[in-house]
Amino acid sequence: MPPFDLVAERDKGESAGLPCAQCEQGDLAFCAGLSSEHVRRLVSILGQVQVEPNTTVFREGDPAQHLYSIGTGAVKLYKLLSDGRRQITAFLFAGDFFGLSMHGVYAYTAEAMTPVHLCRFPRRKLEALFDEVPKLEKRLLGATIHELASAHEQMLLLGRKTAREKVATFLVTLWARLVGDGEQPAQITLPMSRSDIADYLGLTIETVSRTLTVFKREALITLPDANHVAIKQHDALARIAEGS
Amino acid sequence: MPPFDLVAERDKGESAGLPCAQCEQGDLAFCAGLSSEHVRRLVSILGQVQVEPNTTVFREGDPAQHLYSIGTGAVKLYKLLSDGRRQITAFLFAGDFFGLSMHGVYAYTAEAMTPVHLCRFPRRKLEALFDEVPKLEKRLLGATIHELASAHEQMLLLGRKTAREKVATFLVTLWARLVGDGEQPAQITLPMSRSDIADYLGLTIETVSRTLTVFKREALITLPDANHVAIKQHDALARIAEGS
DNA sequence: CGTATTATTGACCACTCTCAAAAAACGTGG
DNA sequence: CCACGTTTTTTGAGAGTGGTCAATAATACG
Repeated sequence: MPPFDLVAERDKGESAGLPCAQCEQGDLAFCAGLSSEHVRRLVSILGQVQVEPNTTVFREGDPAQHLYSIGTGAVKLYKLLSDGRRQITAFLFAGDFFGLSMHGVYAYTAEAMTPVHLCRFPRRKLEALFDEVPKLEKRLLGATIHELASAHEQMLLLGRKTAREKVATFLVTLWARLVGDGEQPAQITLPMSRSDIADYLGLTIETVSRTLTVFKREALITLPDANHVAIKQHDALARIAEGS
Repeated sequence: MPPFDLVAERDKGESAGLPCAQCEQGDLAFCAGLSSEHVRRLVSILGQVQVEPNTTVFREGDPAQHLYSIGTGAVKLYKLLSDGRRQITAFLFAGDFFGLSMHGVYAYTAEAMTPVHLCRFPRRKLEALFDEVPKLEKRLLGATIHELASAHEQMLLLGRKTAREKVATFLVTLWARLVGDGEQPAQITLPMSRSDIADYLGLTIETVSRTLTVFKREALITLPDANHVAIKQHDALARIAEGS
């Protein structure tokens, strides 16, 4: 796990063309729907960062100097107990952002699961920009409220769902997140390991594996290989996920 | 559980003096640290609401028309599964607020645990006020980020802590929240039932009760009665809470 | 192709849940 | 103020879901 400082940083917007040009985001990203002038302002303060899989972007407790927006790739956020027990609090994908914090210190660790392209906003400069472009702050508030709602949903899962319900919820939710607009791919690629799934659902890898096997036996899903899932009976899975 | 419409609503700020005058909040509340002009603007849009214990303020799925700030009392937020399983996502106290939502619909139910005094801000008017007083929006963003951090902490608890660690965490955290500034009361009053504690920690009432009994036997706490706890060995409890 | 890592499967066990009963606390009306 | 019924909490016994430990299988990687 190379230290963060070693990751490559591309040229800023000043010198190159707008980096957003090749940014494949639709209305997902931070800059979506902003006037080109506002986008220019944003670009002038952001840095672009390429992160390799299994690289830590920042650690819980680090001084929170940046806000990150995911251009491409998948990121996990997690917290640890002193004896190593881990809770993954979120899997994030293109268009999501992370790194908000109170008290100037990150409350969780962020780690890339795939090759990740990040836009990095210096906290101070971003806050200064808020005063000029209030729309930005509104967007950030909206996104944070959305994250909070996801967190509540996850608390319900962790506290009150069975292993079977947890795994079904995971599959259905990930499916909904990865299958963007209307397209219905035959299968989805899991960017995370069984260990990650277990730590996200409050289970062990054995229970996750066993439950997936059960779903396969029940013909609810197929597992072409460990990192690919095809959902065969979405409605049935969704019913299991809701506990009915 | 009387419908929400029947709760009493006091006079608005216009007619009476500033309701904040008798509001006992320090720098906790929404209005803390604002200029008196800004407070006046806030007061002009807020309604004050008195809610009896066990009254539902709003339900998950209701149109989200108001943001609430707690003046006095204690509130619980929760989500339900269709078969009645419940996860309490937060216990809130004086100075906290709730009712933020995406998509115009509340994501959880809010219910008073004690007599509660609320300030109620109409969402539309509050948003209009944000454009004039950006400080308000910043404050709301800060508070939401704080809530999100609490949610992450609770996910770690729900997913990865043992019953013993959960109850210890609950006691230490509640103690820290209720014992505000320096004062060290001999005991704290639990505004919530064992059932509430269980649904907050992802346990059953039996396990909560048994664990409290064990802590009592170990002389970590005393239980004068069911609703009062005195923490006798805070450090030991805190160590248990952290899982070491 | 051999090694290391990850995922699956199996046997057993324990933590917490379930079901049940007793005890305590609370509320109500006489 | 006390007797009564109701609700909440505590305690007990037994069971089950998911965890632990261990071995095998599959995959990734050099």
